[in-house]
Amino acid sequence: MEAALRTLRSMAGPQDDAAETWRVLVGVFLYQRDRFLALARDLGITPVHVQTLRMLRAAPCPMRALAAELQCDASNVTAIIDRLEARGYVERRPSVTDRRVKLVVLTAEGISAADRVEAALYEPPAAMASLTATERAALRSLASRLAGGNDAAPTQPS
Amino acid sequence: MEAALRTLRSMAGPQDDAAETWRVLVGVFLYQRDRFLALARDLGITPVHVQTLRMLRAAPCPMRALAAELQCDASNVTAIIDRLEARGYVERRPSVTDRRVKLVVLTAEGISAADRVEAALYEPPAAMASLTATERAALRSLASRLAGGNDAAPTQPS
DNA sequence: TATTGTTATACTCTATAACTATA
DNA sequence: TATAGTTATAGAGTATAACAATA
Repeated sequence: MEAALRTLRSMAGPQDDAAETWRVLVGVFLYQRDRFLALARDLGITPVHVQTLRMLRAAPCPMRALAAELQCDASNVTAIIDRLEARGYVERRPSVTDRRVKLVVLTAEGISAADRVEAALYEPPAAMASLTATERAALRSLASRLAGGNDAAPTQPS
Repeated sequence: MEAALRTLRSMAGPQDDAAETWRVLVGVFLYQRDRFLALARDLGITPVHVQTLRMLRAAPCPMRALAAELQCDASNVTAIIDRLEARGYVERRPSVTDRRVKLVVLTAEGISAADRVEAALYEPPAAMASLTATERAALRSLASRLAGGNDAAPTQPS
């Protein structure tokens, strides 16, 4: 009963269609999210490892820089890279300019895994095909105005 | 250099605008996601607790049912509810029909927290206001066709 | 002296197994 | 005998502090 009242209160009135529109978009995304998490399980890694693969896919990276982008402690990066290395996805290479630094680079297998991650993240929902090219163009145009000039940033759903 | 090749390979050609459209939508969502995670930190809880609050917001729930929906072990639910109870967000109430069962219900403070969670999750990006009502209607219509009849399910970004 | 990466250690989150109180 | 919830315990993930190698 109280729950029903809360539900009622949370329902968008006809005037704030902005909220309702966003609600629909969130629903679309949440629905797609599970597919991405399933891939991580499939690759035998966690979302943090997935994010790391995506960063390394862009470019090799020192441990310290990974810590900064992952917003975690350097000691944790050691553990994360240990696991990716055990999986055969990355290699530690000594930097030639600074012998303190280790550069983490993707192996061939790591590249393949990172490519699968990238494809899964950006694989459109099947229903996208049911829109006409014109409709997709309209959707893209409206969505990019929502993004406010923001590109798809190299972060990922965890 | 290899990285550049990979980037090139991953760029959507002009023909598969479906992928590009989805990429834009993913970008919009990832950008909004941090605001939601910040709220969880603000409430002093983790994403799992947030998900639990959302479930309890819909209706009180036995421990066992929470475990099923959260897809985790019952012993873990004990810990999760312990913490929400310590925060003052929920109460354990004995079931009147089965004395083995404990019903978890939101307190007044819990309702307030759950309302904030719900509002944050469905708060549209500021840029939504820059669309006209007609454009929002078009976006909503297109997005709902992407959802394939799926409502905004009671899960949440972690 | 400062910085990079690692190790030792502790805390949190989650799961498995054993326990209790009901049914 | 089976089920709801708890407790004891162990395994991951992450953080802090101390350390070795290098700048």
